[in-house]
Amino acid sequence: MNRRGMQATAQARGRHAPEKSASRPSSIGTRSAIMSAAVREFADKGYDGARVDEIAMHAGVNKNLLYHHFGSKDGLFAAVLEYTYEAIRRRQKDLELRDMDPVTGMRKLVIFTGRIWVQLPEFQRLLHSENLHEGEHVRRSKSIPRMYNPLLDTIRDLLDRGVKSGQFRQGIDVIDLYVSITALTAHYITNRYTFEAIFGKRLMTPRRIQQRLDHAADMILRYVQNGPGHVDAAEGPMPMAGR
Amino acid sequence: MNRRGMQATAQARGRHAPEKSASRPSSIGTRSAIMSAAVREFADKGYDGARVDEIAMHAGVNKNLLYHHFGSKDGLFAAVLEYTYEAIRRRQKDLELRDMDPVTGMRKLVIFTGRIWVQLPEFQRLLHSENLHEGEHVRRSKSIPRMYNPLLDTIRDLLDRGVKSGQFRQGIDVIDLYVSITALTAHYITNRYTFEAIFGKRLMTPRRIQQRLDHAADMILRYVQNGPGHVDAAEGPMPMAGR
DNA sequence: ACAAATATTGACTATCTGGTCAATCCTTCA
DNA sequence: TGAAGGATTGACCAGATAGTCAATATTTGT
Repeated sequence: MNRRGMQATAQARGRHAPEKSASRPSSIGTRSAIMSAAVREFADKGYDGARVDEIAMHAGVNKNLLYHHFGSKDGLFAAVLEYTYEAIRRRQKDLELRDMDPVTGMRKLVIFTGRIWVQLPEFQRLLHSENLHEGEHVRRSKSIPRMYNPLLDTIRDLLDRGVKSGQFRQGIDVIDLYVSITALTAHYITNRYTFEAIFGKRLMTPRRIQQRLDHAADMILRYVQNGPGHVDAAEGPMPMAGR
Repeated sequence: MNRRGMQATAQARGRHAPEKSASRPSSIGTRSAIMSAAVREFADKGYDGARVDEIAMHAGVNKNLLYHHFGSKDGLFAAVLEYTYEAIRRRQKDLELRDMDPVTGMRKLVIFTGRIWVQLPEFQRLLHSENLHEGEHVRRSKSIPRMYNPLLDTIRDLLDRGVKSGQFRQGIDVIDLYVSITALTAHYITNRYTFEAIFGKRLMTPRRIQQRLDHAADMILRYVQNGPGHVDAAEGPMPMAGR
């Protein structure tokens, strides 16, 4: 990360940072105060722009507490990432589409996903920061790679039911679709400012957001739906290939 | 930007920074040396992670030259953004599809766009940094909002010809489509590390990249194509609505 | 050749920043 | 009750960082 931090960081982490659980009740409030201040700071300014002192100040705690509980700036960022992933996961679990018509359900899923990015913009911002740093925190994290994404199951279920009912075509890759749903909804929001600059119009009005999510849903639906008589492009390989 | 920089920056910019043109031939080499070092540094570490000294060192010039020519770190970043936008624009102009079948052309356009992000990853990274800073540099830039995106014309042309030939349906919004093409291709690449973490597999192998671009092209094509007899979802508003 | 303008440089600094130290407070439990 | 261990704090620091100053080198037009 930063040249100076590494050695001292590893040292500090081993020495202080307790094993994840905040056993003492007094600390749990402190920890969550630090966490929410840290989420905001890191999301607003990115890892490198974020200031440890600022986080401590906004959390209303002494800076050393932060080192006491999280070991280092890296440790805190990793904790923030895990926390936010978990928050998203919890929210995604809320989506219940089991009884819904596959077409209606898929549309709802796309729009629901898009709304998450609108309502919790921190998440995508943190991810960008993390990707800039080549994923060094996610890679080290033990919980994140294990977090099963409930949306994948939901998508799979919708696809299966859609195929059975004849509304969806076969052979669609769940991960491809998941990435595309995320891409179509998130990219617009995370690149809001540069898009606004080149298109010369405001993009985050409720109306425009709704329009974009509808567009995204349309695109996903046209992709999965079994357009009767629809003929695929002759040359292009279809995405069902080995994966 | 950073609390301390602003006042001094504005001052410095007014005093030093020459009006864009490097009149003196000796400086042009220096400027471009600084630029390419700056592009790399800013793309690698983001605005806040980038170090002015590092840029000067890699450019092989004295740090003051950088302030002489660009006024401040902000000024340099703005110049880097403009330079990179222009580089992308130049590349996009190379795409010539006028004589191509709309379907083939659209597929080629999507894949061509995706390849740009793969070959010039700096661009998307700079954009992310810029979006994190709420677009303050793009907004101030005079050239960027004026840079007409040649891809928009190309897309428009393809759509028009596709509609005329009966291969594409009517009423598709060019900007919506442009954003989606970018989203489907870029998001996968810029979020490479976090996706790799949660999916637990490498994503940037040539094979996987090709697969993703094919998938993106399929999705775009299915969206624009006139699936004969294809019936749109009953409730969802179509994107041709007032815009 | 010479003055004006620009290019280039080395030395310097005010301030910030992640991190540390050693001490004190507070809770728990034997 | 008392000691053990985590929670919390104020003071402090070494190195980094964007930016500045004043001087020198180089080119250009006349």
